[in-house]
Amino acid sequence: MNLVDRFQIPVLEQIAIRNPQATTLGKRIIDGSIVLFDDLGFEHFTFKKLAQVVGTTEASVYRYFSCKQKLLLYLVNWYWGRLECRLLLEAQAGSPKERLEKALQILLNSKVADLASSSERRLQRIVIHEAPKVFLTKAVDSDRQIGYHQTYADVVGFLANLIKAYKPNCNYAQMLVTTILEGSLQQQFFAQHLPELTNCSEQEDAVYVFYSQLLFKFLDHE
Amino acid sequence: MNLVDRFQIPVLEQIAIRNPQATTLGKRIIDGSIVLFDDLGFEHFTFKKLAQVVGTTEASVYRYFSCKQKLLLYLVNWYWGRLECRLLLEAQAGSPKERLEKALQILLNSKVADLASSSERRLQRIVIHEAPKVFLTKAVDSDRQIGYHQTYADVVGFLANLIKAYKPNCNYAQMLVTTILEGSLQQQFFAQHLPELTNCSEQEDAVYVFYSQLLFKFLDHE
DNA sequence: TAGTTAATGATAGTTTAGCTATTATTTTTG
DNA sequence: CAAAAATAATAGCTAAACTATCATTAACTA
Repeated sequence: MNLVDRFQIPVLEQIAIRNPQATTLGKRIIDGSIVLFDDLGFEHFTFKKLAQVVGTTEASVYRYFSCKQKLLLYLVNWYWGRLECRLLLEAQAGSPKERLEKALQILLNSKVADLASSSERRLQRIVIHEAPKVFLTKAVDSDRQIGYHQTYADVVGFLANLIKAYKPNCNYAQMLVTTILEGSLQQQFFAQHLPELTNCSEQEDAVYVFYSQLLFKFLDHE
Repeated sequence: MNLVDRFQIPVLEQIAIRNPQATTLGKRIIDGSIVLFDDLGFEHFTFKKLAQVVGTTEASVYRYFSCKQKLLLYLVNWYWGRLECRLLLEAQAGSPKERLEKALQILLNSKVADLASSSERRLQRIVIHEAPKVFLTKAVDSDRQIGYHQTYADVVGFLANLIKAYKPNCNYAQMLVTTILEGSLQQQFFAQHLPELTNCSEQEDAVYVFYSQLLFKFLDHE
């Protein structure tokens, strides 16, 4: 059983032409794309190669996604959707501070590596390597209109609200959240590929330690 | 007189096939590429279109840069090289804290907008929109070997040293620097295109205020 | 069960980006 | 002024990114 099957995350309809979670071919396309995006990177990924991996034709892939940008967007949205689910489930009880701490743990995925499936690790790598490319585009403004980035905005909003519940006077909740979210992904990339730009090796939970310190020092002082 | 002429920043030789700063065609290619990357974005930018703008042929552009990725890398490296120059000139005097504060001002370019030329503003936008794409690539490891990201690493190293001069026991200097550097660029992107993800509008110096607070609260407490 | 609809496979073709090669014509330089 | 280097002009090649057509198979419907 695959990732998208195990966790039925609602992903915005309009991203795909046809819902890939509804058919076996659709699911194979998603599964194959996770492997292929991870192995080849966004630039070298093509629908032709994907079709070969999946055992179908290029034309059939195009019946689910209009282009590889949309397919990547689908995967990234699924990732944020799943994160949002976990946050809603696990970071709803306790004091504001406890909820914030719990959210940080989920976010900075300390110890998720253990139970993570191969697909899950692949998807995480895809998000680390490719996620910025879904909004660093000339189409970002119209994409935003359509709602393509809503799931991510929801995650940011949820976390910003946790911050405001803890410190109602904080005027920088969104900036704090995106700085930590994007920063933690980037630090993981640096740890693997540009180690001189970070202080964390791949193994340690330096990312968690650093960003939780950063957050709470900012919120707790003055 | 153009940007690259006014500020002769040493950019790694190997990035270009032929040094574009040494010939008039080379300079026109650089100038044209700044306009075109800004107008079209990396994805829609092509050497053919650039040749038209510059008034030359596609083949001639290829004699300077092997592909558009390298050309972008050249521009981005020029940007970081110039930032490093400014840091070396302006953030060398005073106490560690004063130098760090001065560096932050330069970095988060409060008030640079005034004296900035059209090219300078365009280059800034290019860095904001496209810079992550130069390292978010499958070629990042070999690129690093060659030294393509050295200039950026130097800037990060310089700032990390400022932090360590101020707080010798800080174990997160690099992470702090990249979090602020990358974060500040991203917040500017969000301010313009995804405002729900940030607290700063385009005009204000919220970026400066937020990140200097973040830095000094982290360093000064406990 | 037959008949209609929808999804997929198989194949072909178009356009354009990305890149290389060739030769002629300038421009630069020793 | 001659040799070398740079550029222009032109052509062409490969592969990505689609689009179109039609046959086939699966699915659902009367």
